[in-house]
Amino acid sequence: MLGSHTGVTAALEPCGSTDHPDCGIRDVLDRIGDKWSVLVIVELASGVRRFRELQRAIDGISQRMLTLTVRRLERDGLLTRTVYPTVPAQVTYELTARGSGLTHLVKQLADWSLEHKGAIGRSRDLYDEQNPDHAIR
Amino acid sequence: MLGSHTGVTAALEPCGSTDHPDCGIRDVLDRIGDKWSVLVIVELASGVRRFRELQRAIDGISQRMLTLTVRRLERDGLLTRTVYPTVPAQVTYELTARGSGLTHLVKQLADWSLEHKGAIGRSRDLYDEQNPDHAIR
DNA sequence: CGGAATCCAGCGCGATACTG
DNA sequence: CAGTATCGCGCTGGATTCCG
Repeated sequence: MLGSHTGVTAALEPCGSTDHPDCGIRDVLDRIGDKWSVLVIVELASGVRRFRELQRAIDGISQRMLTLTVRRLERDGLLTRTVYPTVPAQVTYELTARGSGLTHLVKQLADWSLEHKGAIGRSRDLYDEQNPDHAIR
Repeated sequence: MLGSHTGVTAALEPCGSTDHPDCGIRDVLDRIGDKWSVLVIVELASGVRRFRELQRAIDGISQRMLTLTVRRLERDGLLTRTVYPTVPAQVTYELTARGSGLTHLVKQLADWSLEHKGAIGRSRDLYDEQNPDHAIR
């Protein structure tokens, strides 16, 4: 685990080279790198959800941001939006197969995060302690 | 592949619940979700680099953002900064073991991205075509 | 070369109010 | 319930200038 491979695959090769503005990574990060997308995806990983269910589950999200977030995820084909023309309108959201695939990757990121959370926190404290000058964030 | 597991692990469980502001994911995303960190990590995955080498390799990055980015990555213990007190100052950056671990995850994201890039693009075009009204981005 | 400091534009996102 | 519309602030990040 220590001597992990530093090899880079084709997906990363042309990254940032002069001819390529960036590698494909930015596409994913622009989608899941924002404040809420991942939380929506994670919540939907547990099953179908309605709008208010999502909003209640994802603590702190405004209805505006939830609207925008699910809209973008739908546009990218990561989830499906289903409208039932009932009396009070009812809309459900569900991950597509593509979205579920992303869930798998997100899970790995979450695992990695939890694994290193403590060590990273200690690194930060140590850094801030040794560099009292630049209080970067 | 269709009936992919929707199971969520411990890392994702308490995500966004009322008692937990978020799951650990935000920590990683706050680091790699920004505009440049991933590109720096990817470039360093190929080996040790100097400041200007990074700047030239990562097309479009300003020296300000490169400084801030490597600073934060260093603070999190994802890379090491080495200063050689030569005549014109010389500084090199190198991934730590922890940083290399992240590289592995980033690689998977990049692979996933390339794999679905085409399909996602088509999804977007279709969506925009069917919803000429809201031109969300 | 490798930064630090300053100024400034964009827009991400929150708060609030209104609609079908 | 599930949105849409408007306003405004804060933070990210770009451009420029100066320093050791």
